Amino acid sequence: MGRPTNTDERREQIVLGLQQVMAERGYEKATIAAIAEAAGLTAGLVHYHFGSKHEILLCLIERLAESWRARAAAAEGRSPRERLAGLIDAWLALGEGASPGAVASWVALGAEAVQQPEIRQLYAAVASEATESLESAVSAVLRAEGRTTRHGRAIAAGLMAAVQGYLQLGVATSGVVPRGTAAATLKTMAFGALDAQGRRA
Amino acid sequence: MGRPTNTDERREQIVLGLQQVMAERGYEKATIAAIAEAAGLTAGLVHYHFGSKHEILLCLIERLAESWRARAAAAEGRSPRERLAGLIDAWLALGEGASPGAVASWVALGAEAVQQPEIRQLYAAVASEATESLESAVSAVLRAEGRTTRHGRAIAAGLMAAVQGYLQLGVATSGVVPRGTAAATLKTMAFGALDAQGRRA
Amino acid sequence: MGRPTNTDERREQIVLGLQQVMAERGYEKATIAAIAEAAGLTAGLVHYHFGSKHEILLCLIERLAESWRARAAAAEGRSPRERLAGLIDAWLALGEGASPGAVASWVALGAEAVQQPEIRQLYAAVASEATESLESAVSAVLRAEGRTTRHGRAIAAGLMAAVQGYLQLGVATSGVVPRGTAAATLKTMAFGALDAQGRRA
Amino acid sequence: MGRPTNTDERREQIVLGLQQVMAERGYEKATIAAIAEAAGLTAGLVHYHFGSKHEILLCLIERLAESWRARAAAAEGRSPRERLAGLIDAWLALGEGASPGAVASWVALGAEAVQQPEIRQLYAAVASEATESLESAVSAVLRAEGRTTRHGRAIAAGLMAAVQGYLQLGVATSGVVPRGTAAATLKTMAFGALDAQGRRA
DNA sequence: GATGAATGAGCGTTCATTCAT
DNA sequence: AATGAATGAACGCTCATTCAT
Repeated sequence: MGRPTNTDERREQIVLGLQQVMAERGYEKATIAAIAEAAGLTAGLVHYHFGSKHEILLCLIERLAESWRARAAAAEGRSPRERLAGLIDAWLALGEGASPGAVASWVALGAEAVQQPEIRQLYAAVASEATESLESAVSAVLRAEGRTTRHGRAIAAGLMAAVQGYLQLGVATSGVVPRGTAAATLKTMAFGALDAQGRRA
Repeated sequence: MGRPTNTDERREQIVLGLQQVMAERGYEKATIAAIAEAAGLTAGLVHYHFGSKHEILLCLIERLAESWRARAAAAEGRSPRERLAGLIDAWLALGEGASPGAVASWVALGAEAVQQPEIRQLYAAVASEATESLESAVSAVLRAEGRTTRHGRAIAAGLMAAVQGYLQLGVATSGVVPRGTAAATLKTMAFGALDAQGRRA
Repeated sequence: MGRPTNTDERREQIVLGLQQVMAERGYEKATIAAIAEAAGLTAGLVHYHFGSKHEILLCLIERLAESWRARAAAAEGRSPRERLAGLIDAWLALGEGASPGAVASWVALGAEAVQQPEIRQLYAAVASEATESLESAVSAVLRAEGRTTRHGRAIAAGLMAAVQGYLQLGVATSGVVPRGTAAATLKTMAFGALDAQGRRA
Repeated sequence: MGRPTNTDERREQIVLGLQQVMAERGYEKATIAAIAEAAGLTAGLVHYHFGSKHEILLCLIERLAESWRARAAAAEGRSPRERLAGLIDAWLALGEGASPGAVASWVALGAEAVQQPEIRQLYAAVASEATESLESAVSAVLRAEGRTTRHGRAIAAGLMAAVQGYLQLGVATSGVVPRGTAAATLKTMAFGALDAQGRRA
């Protein structure tokens, strides 16, 4: 009896709709009507499946985080240097995957994080998680090479910053970053910094 | 004869008002009323001195760019390595100067650049200018050390990306970047990458 | 042959749901979803058993009227003065009976009657019926005491007004009417007015 | 310099607009658009002069209260019985004065008081104030006639209830209360009740 | 009978912009 | 120059109602 639920699919559609619209216009201008249209639904239905626009954003964050985690997981089980390189690729190859709006919506999310405390917390949590995984890889390299791990966290944060900056420049400018150089250059910077760390006694 | 014009001061006030409000809320939520209040003026007067909210934003971009140029100029006339370090400081010390909202408003501007073509163009022009000055410094170092300058632009773009990422993480997260490590770590990464560039025959 | 109908019980549940929600929020804010929840049903089912929200209200009026009639019937067969006192109790004891929401929903109904012609008519019909029964009791007292019945209707209307006012002040204020004084005071006013009616020649 | 303010007049217009629309449709259905139209303004302007619809309601309450106070003041300085009669008239003659919507909006307000705590408090405060002035008049009569004032408050509350009930029946029914009998009948009930109070030793 | 998705009109409110003073 | 009223087009959200299952 009764009608089978389709909320999961609808919510998925709606979150993807937000991702798409947000990539083009940012969160504020991602109106419910625009999200609904992108999702092929009506505005009323969006509010049937989500209590508020804010709630959709929370779902999008989780989705983007999960997508990154899946990419990062591919770097596990390799040598220290390869693992670090893989984690960098997990971020910088974000746009080459399925959804073209993922990078742009992540960048827009970073702007919302400045203003909305709850978003800030969730965004910072993902950034922290990512930085910690970078730190783990950085330290593994340093240990394997007998170097001090004293600046491991700082270097990981620097790599995370570079990654976020690359994504941002990628969607907000044209020509500033030469095509196809991001990942390789960042690896050069990363290993250059690692090579500069002193040997332990 | 009428009263002497005070348009320049008023425009300055208004632009600073936008900077302040934008730093806290972003561009969309920076209402004319809020800008006016931050500037100590009335909403109507804002539109007397500026045709539109968009026009204020254009002025703010120019202001932020000019502020950066002034900081960057301080790096001129030094040794290649010191000049590069000085350019990095010109960006990362942005927040330590006069206005606390400069960094946050620049980050918010980066988000607007994704969406508004005209803003994108101006934002990209500043980013390009900055990247070129970085490239000039990077190449100077490489030339001075007899290294290939082939990847000069890519490295400069990487430094620019890292700078922007540091600024963004700084205003959008807490604890991801260890306090006070940004400039030193980025210089380590920069020189590490430069040291990795091959010697010319 | 299909399942046996349970429409009557369902309608009863729904009407009670409206009574409960209306007592707390009034008719406008008594959403179908809230009524359904109060009734332990789903929103869709409410519209299966009732064509519209308005229709539920019509049923509630009849229910409240019937409940009053039952209380009023208890006053029959007594002496004139006791009958009048019993009718007053039939109204003012409304809240002491089964449903705590009956009084509040009746008061809310009175507000709707101002606005909706159809509700107004039904509400006025109940009020008229009640006033007529009061008038009948008032006149019986007057006749028994050899007084003029000229102002019987006016006095009955005054008693009805006082009853409605007591109910309204009871749900809309605290402390205005001293606890437990309503019925006794109204009877004092009623008999005081009756005693003031002149003797017939 | 600058434009002279007209906020006071506009707010007055808007409050009267709410009174009028609320009298016809109740508070919930008194949309900002309807209020604006009744006031001869646009919807946007209503929110320029009032922060919210709720705030307009608060102003209306104060206005209605003030109007009642002015009427009640006319009863001062007379004999005890005349003062009591004057206070009853102050309420029941409400509709015969300037605004035909005053009574209906007061009744609608009473319905809102059941639901909205803040409105309830203000409504109850006015009702309390009015009941206290009735009690003062009632007690004056009783004292002047050497009767016990023990039930003064209860009688005053009963009169207040009757007043509110008359107003309510007046706007929600037709024919229940015979035209023109309200004030006289209530006075009969009031004095009848007073006459029934025992003499002090 | 019953469920829950779906619709669409309408709500209070916001806000850039215009204009009278 | 400056003020503050005025406009009108959104926006996020609510909700009675309809309909597919």
